[in-house]
Amino acid sequence: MTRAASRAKPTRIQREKTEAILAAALDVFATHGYHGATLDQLAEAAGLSKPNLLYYFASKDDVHRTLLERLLDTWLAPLRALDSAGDPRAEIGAYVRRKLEMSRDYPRESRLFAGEMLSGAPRFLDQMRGPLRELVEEKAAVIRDWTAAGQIAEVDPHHLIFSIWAVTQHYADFEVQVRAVLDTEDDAYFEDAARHLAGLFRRALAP
Amino acid sequence: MTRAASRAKPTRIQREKTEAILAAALDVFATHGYHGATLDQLAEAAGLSKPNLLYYFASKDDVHRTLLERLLDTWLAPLRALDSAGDPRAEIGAYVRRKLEMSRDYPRESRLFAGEMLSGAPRFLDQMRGPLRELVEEKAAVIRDWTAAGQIAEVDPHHLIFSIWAVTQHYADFEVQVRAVLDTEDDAYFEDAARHLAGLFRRALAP
DNA sequence: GTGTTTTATGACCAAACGGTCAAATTCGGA
DNA sequence: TCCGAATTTGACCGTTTGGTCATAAAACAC
Repeated sequence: MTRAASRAKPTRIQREKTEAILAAALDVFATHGYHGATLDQLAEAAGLSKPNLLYYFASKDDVHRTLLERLLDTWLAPLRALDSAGDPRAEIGAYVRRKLEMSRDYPRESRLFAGEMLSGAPRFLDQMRGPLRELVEEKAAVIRDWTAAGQIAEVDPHHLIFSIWAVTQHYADFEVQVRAVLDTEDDAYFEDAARHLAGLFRRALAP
Repeated sequence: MTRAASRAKPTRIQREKTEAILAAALDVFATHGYHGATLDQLAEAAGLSKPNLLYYFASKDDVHRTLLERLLDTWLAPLRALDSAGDPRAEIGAYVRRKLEMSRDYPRESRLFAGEMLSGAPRFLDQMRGPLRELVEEKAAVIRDWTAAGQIAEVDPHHLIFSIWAVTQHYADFEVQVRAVLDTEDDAYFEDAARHLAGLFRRALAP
């Protein structure tokens, strides 16, 4: 196998082109979905010919899988940063804010994940039952301790996390709906959303 | 054109087969998305041959479009039922409950819409800028009156509606993630979710 | 500069896809 | 029971798609 991906030491060109392909693929997959995206689209968006793209990745699926793997860490970073030593309501407020900022700054990543979830996450289930589940368990325990100590209202930790995910990701995944309803084209509504969500969770979590 | 869809009075067979096709299409489109679904899949799921399916619908797109049109009313019914004459917190609580029940009972419909949103809702934008937007404006005004009267906490009406949509639809659209994190296979978590969301919005909306 | 490895491409292929069509079958009313 | 309309189907078609391959061009090490 002379495939680039299998080399021990990637060359400069390999690194550059691989990145270009993944960057383009994020765009294409996020807007058209896995099946809606074609190799020709991916190649053109990356500025390569189709066979050239397939020189760097074994298949369309390979590009998609690589993209998802790289994204998981970034995507979970905000939750990872939830600090058990900090002030509970401030920590949760900060988490909501960070997560909302990700929806604003990385909507394509959000949509890529959402698309995966919608289709049952066939090429992604392992990661979810493994690392994701462990991280959630860890942070759910932190939240449970906070409620037990009476520092925040009594909430189901798992479902609180789901609620935070849902309300923040909504602004990326359902962007067209938000824009249609608010009848806007700029990003100003993110500030309103931030204020709304801050107030919502602050009141809901008051002990 | 001898196409069935153009007849003035549909026969019994036309009604039955059309329904069977749409029922099957809901299943297939919801799990595979528009591009991921094939005519052969649709036909087999409906128990028909491919040409036979195309006798009832002009194209794959025609099936998809019809499905979406039929769904919109059902989907907005819970919000429509929000009664300006009722008790504010009870009304909103009931709305959250109804919406969550829809996620439990009609997850495929939810995913179908979500898929449409993710891809930018190309074949759906008009409906969103029209009827949907009007309905939201109407109900947002109701919520605004409630806050003005001091009956609920001060909230941005639009973003409150977004939050309710987000947290309830999450349980349908991201079902695999919820199941993976909770490590469950039955639907029992819907009751926990209902309790959690009831408490969350009750506390958040307390005047 | 030369030789070797890496990178790029045009031509091509088999399979899958959306859709058509003529002919066969079934249905329903008189 | 008969007849015309409605329904169903197998065979077929052009296009698109994911992917291959031999060959050419560029990069690189010496």
